Amino acid sequence: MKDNSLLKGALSTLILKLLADNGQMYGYEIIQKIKEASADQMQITEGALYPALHKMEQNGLLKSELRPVSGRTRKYYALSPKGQKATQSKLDQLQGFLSSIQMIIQPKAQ
Amino acid sequence: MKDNSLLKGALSTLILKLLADNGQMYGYEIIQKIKEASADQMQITEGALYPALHKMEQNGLLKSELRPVSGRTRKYYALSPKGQKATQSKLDQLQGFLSSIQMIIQPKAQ
DNA sequence: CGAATATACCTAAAATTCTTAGGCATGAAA
DNA sequence: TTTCATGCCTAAGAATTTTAGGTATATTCG
Repeated sequence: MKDNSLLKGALSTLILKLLADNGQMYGYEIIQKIKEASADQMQITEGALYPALHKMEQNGLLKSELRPVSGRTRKYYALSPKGQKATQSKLDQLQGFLSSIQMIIQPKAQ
Repeated sequence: MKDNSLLKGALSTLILKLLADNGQMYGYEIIQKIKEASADQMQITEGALYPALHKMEQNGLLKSELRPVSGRTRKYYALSPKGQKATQSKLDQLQGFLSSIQMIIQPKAQ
């Protein structure tokens, strides 16, 4: 019974948005970025992120490139053309979803 | 590959909030309410809702009561004392989560 | 120097949650 | 009388996440 479970479903959209904003990022960096951007509220686990990245690459949304940086190897991801096209609609979808939730949980003014 | 999957994780919190606002509701009613409140954007399936209600009752968050209404039987749910206590913290959690997502997907002013 | 921590990738089993696709039954509407 | 709305339920499968590892190099601290 874990309660980080609120994250479910939004991860791939967050990845698309981060890559759209930052051009290219590697896995470890994405994890740090999300943690930092959420003021340590959201903690993505590696076991969730890496499979998500692999799947998105398989689906042609991302492309990757290995690059050795100071002794270690990083795998940089970037949006493919297909990924670029998909980003906006996925973002719109997520925004619509968030708005819907807000409409329900907002203290109603009655 | 379905994309209503954004819902994941938030359902139980929505249920708590709806019951907190409306006192008592039955399953079918909750489904309509969420659909209506979200302007038909969010469509909870029965296969998701009923097991969620059962689990929440098992966990002591809800109590239920069968009541026949004009020939058909409705199962009304309401918050238990434990459910009432849990509601606010779950809502805060969800709000924090939504804010975190917003911080990432909001067009950054740079 | 040696140990611990941070960086950086990965995987597999289990748990959780949701979709899909049914089943059953009554009341109202066509 | 047949269809649609109401109202409950379940089970198989899919998808995603948690948990809990594994491997390896670089840096930091005692």
